[in-house]
Amino acid sequence: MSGDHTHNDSQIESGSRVNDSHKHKDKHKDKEHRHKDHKKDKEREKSKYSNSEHKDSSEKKHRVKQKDGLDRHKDKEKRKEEKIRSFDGKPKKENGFASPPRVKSEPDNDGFYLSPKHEKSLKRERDEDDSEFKPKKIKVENDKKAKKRKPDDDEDIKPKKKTKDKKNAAADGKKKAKKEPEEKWKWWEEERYTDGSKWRFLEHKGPVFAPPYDPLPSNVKFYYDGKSFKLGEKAEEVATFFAKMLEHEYTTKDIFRKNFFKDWRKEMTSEEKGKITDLTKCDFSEMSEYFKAQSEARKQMSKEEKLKIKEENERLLQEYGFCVMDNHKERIANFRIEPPGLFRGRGDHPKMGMLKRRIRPEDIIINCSKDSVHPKPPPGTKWKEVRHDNKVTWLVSWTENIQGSIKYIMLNPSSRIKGEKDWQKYETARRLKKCVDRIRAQYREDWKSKEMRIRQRSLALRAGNEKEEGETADTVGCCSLRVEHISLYPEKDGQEYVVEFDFLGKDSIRYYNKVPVEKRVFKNLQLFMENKQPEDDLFDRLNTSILNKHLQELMDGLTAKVFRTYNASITLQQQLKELTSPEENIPAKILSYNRANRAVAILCNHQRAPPKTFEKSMQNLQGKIDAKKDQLSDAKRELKSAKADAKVRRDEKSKKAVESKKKAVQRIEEQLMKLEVQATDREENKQIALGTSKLNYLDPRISVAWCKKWGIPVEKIYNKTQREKFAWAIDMAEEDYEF
DNA sequence: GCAATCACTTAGCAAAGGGTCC
DNA sequence: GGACCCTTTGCTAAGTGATTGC
Repeated sequence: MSGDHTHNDSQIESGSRVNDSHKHKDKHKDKEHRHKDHKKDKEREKSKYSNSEHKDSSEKKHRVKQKDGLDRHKDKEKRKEEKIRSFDGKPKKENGFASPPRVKSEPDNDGFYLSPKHEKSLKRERDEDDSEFKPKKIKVENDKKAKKRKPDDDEDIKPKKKTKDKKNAAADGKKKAKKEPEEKWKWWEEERYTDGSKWRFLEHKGPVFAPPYDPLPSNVKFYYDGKSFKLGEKAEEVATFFAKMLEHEYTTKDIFRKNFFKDWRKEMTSEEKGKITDLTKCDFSEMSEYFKAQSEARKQMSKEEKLKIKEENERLLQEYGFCVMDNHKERIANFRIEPPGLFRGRGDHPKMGMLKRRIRPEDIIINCSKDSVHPKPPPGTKWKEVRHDNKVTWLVSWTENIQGSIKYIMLNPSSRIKGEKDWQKYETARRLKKCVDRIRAQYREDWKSKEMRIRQRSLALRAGNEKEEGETADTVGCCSLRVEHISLYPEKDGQEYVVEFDFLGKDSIRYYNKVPVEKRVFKNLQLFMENKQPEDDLFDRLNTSILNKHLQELMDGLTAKVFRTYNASITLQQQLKELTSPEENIPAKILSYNRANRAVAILCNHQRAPPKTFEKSMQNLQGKIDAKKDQLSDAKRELKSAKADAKVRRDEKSKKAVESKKKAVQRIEEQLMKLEVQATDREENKQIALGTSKLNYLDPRISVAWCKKWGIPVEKIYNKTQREKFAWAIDMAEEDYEF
């Protein structure tokens, strides 16, 4: 959790107080009532999606508008104007999507930024051919207009194989060129849609369904009360789900077992139901052994068999893993439908163990262009619906039976549609950077407000939506924080006004922290806790909707989430500046990078369970370090004797020997240093997950700029997938990029 | 005005992949 | 070439926030 309590200035007496404890009681009653109603609603089957006709006609209108060049022209003019305004002397580097133009930089005007809509219009026009809806053919990626990169950008950077210019291609030889004939499409150099539509043309093959149930061989038996019992196919399938999880802690939990048993019985025939009445009498061990043996056999497969499977997967990927969106072939993130199984909620989830049912074509809604070749349902089946909604990005959706929520098939993070959104997210966070001081000053003022509502929102800058009791695990965010989650200490560990937080956040990850705050914040919290029970909401006058509405007023596009992105990115940038020493070698610099990344992960509370093999792997590494140390002392000894030898002999040969021994020592020292750095890094990373912040919160341009500045190959920071996701940043960020 | 719904992002875990070492 | 171990990828749950509709 990244709150926004980074100040420590003067303490001001808290103002008058409004007693409104009765009101929050009302709120609670209300909650209960809502909860019941909602449950009923959920049980009703919804048939909302059938009015596609209406959508079609509105789409037609929309298209007509699109084809009209007028609007586009107006946009272009506006953009030109804005571009000129934004060039207040400083050239903007981020390909025209630089810091949104400010009216003026005085603090007073800080909130005065252009809306996201305006932001979009800052971009250049899309290619003419993009305004056509039919894909004439899949574009052979060959971006002639793409600006030429500086040669030094390209060195050492593998993904550039895809984007490399002809000169490089020639130098690299023809083999590779043959392998990767396509150039990567630089969508970030093209115009974005400004009308809220996400695409003009979308064609795909639909989802891949889970394979049908393959019954157990007759020798693998299920036992009830010590006797073998032949289950029917339906009950057997569900039993195998449990058997596969037998090793897992889940199956020992009461709720899990209870939920599983209840749902399992629903799948039984009346005979089975009559017989199987007690889960403790069920013996799944033979099934479990069978699956273990199967997975072992899979590992032992011959190369050829493995290759065959790999090829089959590749074929599926090629057929179903891509779609055509607006003339471009784009990778789909999850083209497989989630297979049936037992629901594994996180934390103390009340629904864990419930049966996640098999999804059939009749459950599937397809979204694609009207004029595309529609995906075909498996023979003898029908889709639930085929719609043509270009205001959304998903290709396939279905409703899941555990929570009744909708699941989607969407595009890969490397796609244009995801990349644009990601880029925009960081631009919003950068806008916040420019007015964060003003916003902070304002909410500090709000702490004095007479209105409880205003005081509360001023304290809470992180979201935390309401959740339904009994539907999910009990986790909270800022707005849903309860009295029991904080403790106030006028003095603790030598510090004044300490707030101790202890609660379960997203994914039931514990957040525990002691934060010294200003007196006024402290007093306010005391006030909010007055006359409340531990289970009452701390911020009873606040919810995410009120909070975000308020934030919107402070800055266009500002939501609680933006603070998280901003805090994370700004921290990375600061930490990198602080931690990177110019004289360090590359491994040491990378350690500094990881430490900066780690600071962010800690800030965002991105924890992980220490890997099971952690201790062992540390031991191994230590062993390597010890061996390297021995090797080093040997090498040093050898060098010493070589030097002595050279002193006596004074010939070329022995001089050379000294040189080569020197080099050996150097090499070993470097290797040792690398290992030691690795050990430090690993140790420090034991319980911290870097990936989440790297992937979701850190403006990649900061990292790319840092790499360029210090001559670090970008592959040392981002792996292949990450480079694909951040291709836009890798292409556009220069070494002097400032978040 | 507000709950419900929908769309989309963020999250950690576990299996798979693949490099290294013997 | 097989075991081992780290990294990557896939999976899907769990959030946020905007929109819808009563």
